[in-house]
Amino acid sequence: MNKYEAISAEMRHRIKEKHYNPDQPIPDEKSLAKEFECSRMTMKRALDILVMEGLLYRKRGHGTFIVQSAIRDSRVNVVSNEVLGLSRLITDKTITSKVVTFEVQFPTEEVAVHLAIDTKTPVYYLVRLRLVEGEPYVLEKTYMPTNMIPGLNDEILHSSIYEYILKELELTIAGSHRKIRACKSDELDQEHLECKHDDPILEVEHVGFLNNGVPFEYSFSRHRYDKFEVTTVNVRN
Amino acid sequence: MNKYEAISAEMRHRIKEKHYNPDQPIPDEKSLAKEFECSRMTMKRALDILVMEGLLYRKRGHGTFIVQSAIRDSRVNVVSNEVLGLSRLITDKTITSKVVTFEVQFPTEEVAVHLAIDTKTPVYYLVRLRLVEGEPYVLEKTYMPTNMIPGLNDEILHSSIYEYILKELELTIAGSHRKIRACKSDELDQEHLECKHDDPILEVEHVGFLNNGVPFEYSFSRHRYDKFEVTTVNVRN
DNA sequence: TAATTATAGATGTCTAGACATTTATTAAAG
DNA sequence: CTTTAATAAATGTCTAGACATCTATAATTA
Repeated sequence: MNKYEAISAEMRHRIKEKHYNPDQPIPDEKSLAKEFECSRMTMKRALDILVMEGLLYRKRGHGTFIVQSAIRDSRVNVVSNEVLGLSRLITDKTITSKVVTFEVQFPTEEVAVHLAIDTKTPVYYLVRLRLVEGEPYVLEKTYMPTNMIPGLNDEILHSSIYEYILKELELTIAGSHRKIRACKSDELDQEHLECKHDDPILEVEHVGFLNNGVPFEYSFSRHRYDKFEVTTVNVRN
Repeated sequence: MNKYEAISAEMRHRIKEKHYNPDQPIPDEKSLAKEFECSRMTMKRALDILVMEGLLYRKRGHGTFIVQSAIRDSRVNVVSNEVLGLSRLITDKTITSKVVTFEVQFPTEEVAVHLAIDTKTPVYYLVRLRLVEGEPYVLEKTYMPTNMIPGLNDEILHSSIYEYILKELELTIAGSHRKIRACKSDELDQEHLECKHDDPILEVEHVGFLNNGVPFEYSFSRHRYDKFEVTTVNVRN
């Protein structure tokens, strides 16, 4: 772990454990840099992360402060600035998967474009229903080039594909693009998500990239509207 | 404008205008730093911005590359990592506003908590319908403490509140938190957005902060599901 | 007393360079 | 010819410090 990440983690812990008085600025960058035995640049970079997370804010010429609501509010918050899969986002509840469809096919033009392949490169087409504590939660339709993710099998599909990609294939995920929209439910949604035909759906279109810039996953997650929301935190510098 | 912002803007321009061969890495950081007469750190910071925007990606030990799809796709893309109001996001179309409600009231507990005030501090309650090229687009319900945004009048409501805050009050907006969800339409939506009663709504709950960390705006934007989507770009470092 | 002006202290930007880590290529060894 | 090892080149991290900019406070002046 890098120095700035380690310092960031320690500071996050201190703030959440109310080590610092929430009404006062936290110690200035120079003092903290001295305490952590690093340069001020590195200290700033560590604090940058916490500012991004919405835990701190800065007043130029004055100091760095704790965002009160961030420590008051202890709800689980799924921040969209996350690249991980569902089973990493929710760790305190039981997540199960039901594989609805698992086949290999040639991609449509749309899918091929998003995966930066041609329509002759076969892809996995995968539909999974994810359940949290046995309750249907989200229906995921995923397209992945077969040559990039070899050895996908039934057992993996029932747990976490992301774990498999990271640990077994040792690929690193570089980032993702998401589009979030509301839409009407179709028959597949109604059947698996157990929703009524006039229930809306929160759809997240998602392209995942490896750190070589190549897209490896194109998916549509269709969420029950009463069980999911996306949070984004935006900070100007 | 800061040096890294200026360099970033120039590089963005070059990339979009295909100044660099898309199949090759762009020049290395050291060379670019020399060309722009800055340090490598500043050059890196400038490129960081473009990586965040999804325009570039990096391969450690190899180079920095252009994301092909980013220059191919010329669609207007509303990235959620934006703090600005609607009238700054869409500049090539005519945006009009219809003020549905404009009154001063005492906030509910929920509104007070989000604005970090007590329930005895009066707030503006404002409902505006925003139309793009005359078509109803989004219904915005906004709460703002009256003491923070003095002098709000009918004329401002018909144009852009953000313009007023930035230019007249000379406040700087530091950031925002958003929650995005799907929900059913209510009668107010149906009346103003001209949608059917089973049309879903994309709701964005939004808290805007000034750079002193104080929230100044708490709003709910209810979008027609067929006219709006939110994009987020996430990059691991 | 009120308004203005210095001043201290905090964050923001920028530099020049050292060293670490990763990757592709080249050279050497088998 | 294939495998392994060295090398060059690129990005990533980190430093120590200079200077810029902003804020609140204190000192000064009208």
